[in-house]
Amino acid sequence: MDLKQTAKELSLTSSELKLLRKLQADGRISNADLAREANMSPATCFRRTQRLFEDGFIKSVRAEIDPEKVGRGSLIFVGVVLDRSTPESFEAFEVAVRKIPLILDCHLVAGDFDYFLKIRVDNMPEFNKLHANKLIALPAVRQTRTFFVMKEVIDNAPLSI
Amino acid sequence: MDLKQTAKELSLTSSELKLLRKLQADGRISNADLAREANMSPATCFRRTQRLFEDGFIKSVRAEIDPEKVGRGSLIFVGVVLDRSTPESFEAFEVAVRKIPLILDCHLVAGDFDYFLKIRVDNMPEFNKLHANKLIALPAVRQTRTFFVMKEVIDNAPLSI
DNA sequence: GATGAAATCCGAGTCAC
DNA sequence: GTGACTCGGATTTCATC
Repeated sequence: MDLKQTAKELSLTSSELKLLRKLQADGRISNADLAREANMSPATCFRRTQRLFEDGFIKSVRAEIDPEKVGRGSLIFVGVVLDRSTPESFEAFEVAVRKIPLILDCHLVAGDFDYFLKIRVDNMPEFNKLHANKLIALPAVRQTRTFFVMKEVIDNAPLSI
Repeated sequence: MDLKQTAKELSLTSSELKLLRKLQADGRISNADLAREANMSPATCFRRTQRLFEDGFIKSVRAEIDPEKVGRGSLIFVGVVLDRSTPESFEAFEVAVRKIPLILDCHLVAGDFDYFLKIRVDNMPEFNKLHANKLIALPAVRQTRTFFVMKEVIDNAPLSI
């Protein structure tokens, strides 16, 4: 049962790990520089990097935008409890959640809540609007608990690999 | 008091927004392609993009690595309560937390917990080790509540801008 | 102060080995 | 996996507005 994952991980050589780390640190590094830093020829580097994309190790390369600078400076976590634990309720909730682009994370969890949400908005009034019109308005939602973030200590750290 | 932020946001023209969106969708797009898609000359595109970096709108460009493929397939949220609400306790906790690379998010929140953590590990035993040896071992921690993620619906969505 | 055309130079991507 | 080759793009300069 673990064979597939083991195989995948074994297929990562230390060179490939190096490429992953460097691309995670600077996704816009040129192939030439990447090759130099990883001690391989540009052609080899090019093919290996390409394979890391094709095999799904790298899902995408994204610019990380400063939330403060684009009106997303307020971070909020919300725990959600649904009123029925039916597959239909969960499905309906997830479908609705995917349509709200301000929701950055949505995870089904075990514990006191059914779902955990991570949300970025510009300010409190905007969150209140979202909360009142979108979140608690969903038919399946029984209650929510809101945790306003007062200080971001670590946000979205890169994977340590 | 809001003048600086207002000024910053006003300084984002619709062309610059377009650049931000496209670089967030594909951080490795070439300057030539970016210029074409944003309807500007390569030279202009180059200078504007450079300024988006210099002015801090783009904090970095990162490859997004598939957590499953590198042994970080288990996602866990942890609420933490400290035993004293002194500045020293908070500071000590934050210093310690920054040294644990498996912690992807750490935020000081208002509500039932003091801190919320988002953690990625390979499997349950690894989390138990982290929890026992690192988290509850910290002097200031009174209690933790763990939420295992059973299904990731949305993880780390790009900012909608 | 910003723009685009042109000019240079270097790297991406390919091929033969 | 390497080395070399070609073409196109990155980056600078400059004239212009």
